[in-house]
Amino acid sequence: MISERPLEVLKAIVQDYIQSNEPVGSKSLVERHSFGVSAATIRNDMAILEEEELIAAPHTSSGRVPTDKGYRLFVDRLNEVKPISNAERAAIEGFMSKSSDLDETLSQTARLLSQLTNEIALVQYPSLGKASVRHIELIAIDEKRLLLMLITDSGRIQQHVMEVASGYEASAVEKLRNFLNEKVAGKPLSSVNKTLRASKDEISAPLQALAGTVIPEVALLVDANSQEKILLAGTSNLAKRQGEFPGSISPVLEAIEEQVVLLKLISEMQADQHGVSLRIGRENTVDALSNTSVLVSGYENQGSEVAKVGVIGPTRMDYSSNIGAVRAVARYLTQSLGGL
Amino acid sequence: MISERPLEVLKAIVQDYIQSNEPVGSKSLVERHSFGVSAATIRNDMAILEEEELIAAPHTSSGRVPTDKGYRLFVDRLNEVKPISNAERAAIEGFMSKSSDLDETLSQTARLLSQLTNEIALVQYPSLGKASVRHIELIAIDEKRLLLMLITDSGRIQQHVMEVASGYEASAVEKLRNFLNEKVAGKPLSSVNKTLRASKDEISAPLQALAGTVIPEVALLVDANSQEKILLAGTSNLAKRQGEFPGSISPVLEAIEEQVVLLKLISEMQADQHGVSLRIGRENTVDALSNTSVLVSGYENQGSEVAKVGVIGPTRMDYSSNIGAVRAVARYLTQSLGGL
DNA sequence: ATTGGCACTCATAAGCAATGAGTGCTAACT
DNA sequence: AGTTAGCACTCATTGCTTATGAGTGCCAAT
Repeated sequence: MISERPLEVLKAIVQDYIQSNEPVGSKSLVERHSFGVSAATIRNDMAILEEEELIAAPHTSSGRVPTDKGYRLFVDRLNEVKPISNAERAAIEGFMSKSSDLDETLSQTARLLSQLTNEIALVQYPSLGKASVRHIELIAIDEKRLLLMLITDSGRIQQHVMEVASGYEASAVEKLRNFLNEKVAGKPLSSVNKTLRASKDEISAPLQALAGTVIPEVALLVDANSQEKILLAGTSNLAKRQGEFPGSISPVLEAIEEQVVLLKLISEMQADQHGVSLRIGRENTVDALSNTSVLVSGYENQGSEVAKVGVIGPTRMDYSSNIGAVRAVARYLTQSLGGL
Repeated sequence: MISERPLEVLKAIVQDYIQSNEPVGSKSLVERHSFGVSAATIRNDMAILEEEELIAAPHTSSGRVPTDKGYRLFVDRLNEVKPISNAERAAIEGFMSKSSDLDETLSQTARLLSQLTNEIALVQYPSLGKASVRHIELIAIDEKRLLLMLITDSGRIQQHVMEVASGYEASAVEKLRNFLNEKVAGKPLSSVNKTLRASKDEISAPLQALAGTVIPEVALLVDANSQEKILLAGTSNLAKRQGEFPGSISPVLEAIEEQVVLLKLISEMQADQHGVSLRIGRENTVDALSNTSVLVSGYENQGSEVAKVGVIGPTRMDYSSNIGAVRAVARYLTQSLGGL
């Protein structure tokens, strides 16, 4: 068991290193923190920490740097989450909930979070496992084109303009719209395609042609809806802060832009006691992210968690602030979705 | 007047420098190009070019690098625009025109162009000076909420969900929709607000409450529509290619993300004989962009130029390819919009 | 007008000593 | 037993000097 002071030393090392991005040595530690003991004592403590692989020396004789394991212990046991400042709270409240459109809300959330943390922010689109159709709308745009809209009860609104090669009657459009809504309004998305296919025969003959064009488009929208998707914001933060990043950043960018990888990664993550979930460095199964930490929190819609929101940054990110920010943003997002 | 060969030398210098990102010297020039003369002769030519400030030496005695003026002459008189390859053409055709939604088309265009060129791509939203309202739609979502849609003849579809505090009647919604469309369908966007304000009194009493909520929202949509806006894509290219960039890139990013500055800049640019417009280095009035070139081309809708599309990259970008790519993408975008 | 020749410049690389932050260890101290 | 001062040692960093060589500029010869 590691005793008290060495843990305090670890905490100080993490804090100093996050701030300075320089390996931290015993002397500067005693200068910046009041341990009440000498540098030599701190060195002994550091030897213990190194023994435990909580810190490591980049070069034989320079300061120490926290290892992934060190950050982990820091986050789990030593770190007090810094509550967001009033200014930040104001920024969040001003930013969010202005729009009642899902897409807009999510992309605003992503931008907000990236500004708040200076990291890359990610927002996963709500999974639509339980979502159902609220309404389908068909609108005539001109002689040959129709606007199809799908509104789900999660507040998502999708639209698609389609060409109707043969033209159509205004009354046919209305009939088809009513038919579609009768069949699928209120039904879960997952059942829409099946339902429509099954009830094909009920469509009256004059509507058949139009229905033949429209129904496949409905299917497309439903599919697009159920596809998992992640929104990124602030990737240019990487460029700006590149100096703070060890090694090259392009593989990181590439990994992040690979939606599938990222989706898999965050879907594996489970919330801990802080309400957030964190992967530090090599804890990420993705190799390119071995120098980054991924920090996410779930957000809810209609009482159940639907997706995640979070940040990606260097392992030496400011966990205290970022955990606070991610948590707050997730909470506000949940709240904001409640209003949709 | 500068005679023939020195210009050829300039051309070679630009090409080599674009390729290698290293100052180019007389010896490597004669090795890589068959001028049929010796290095010493080339040196004389280079002295002429330097005299004319078309090239400059970063250090007293190293190779030469084109100046902004040199690039300018190169682009205007020496550069043959490289037509896009078949593969690129295929990529463009596959990418574009899949969607008939304006927002989607534009953001796809931006992504496509940034992939094609490996630069930062920008797409300006169509100016709506002449656009008019095709249709206004009001859809009931639930007891207290309405979805308002504004469809313009440029193909843009905007929507907004609004709360109606006092609830509403289904018939009222329909009446209001008809009223709105009667008043403004076919009318230019710029006149919508005036028209609606003027005809306020014609609204029958039972509709007044609902109209009071809806009409301001219509105004908001119209305003959002007429706001100039630029879409960026590929800002992470900057991070990846950062080594090729002189100096720091964060000011560049900041300048680019400043929409107002960028809008002003590209609105000043007028197409040249190639159908594109180019600002090289310090030709950009923006200080932070003194190491970048901005290359744009106009795209059209309904026969008149509505906005610009282009790329931003280091002054030593590959003008031949990029001009070709920007031109092609602008053309396809015009074409794609014609179908909306 | 072109070229070979040559002196000159200057960034870059290589080698080397000095600096100093930082460690690890030991012996003394409390 | 924990703490500390002292000290030798390591090693990245810095500054310095010295090649090296790519590249220029100029001149005299072709």
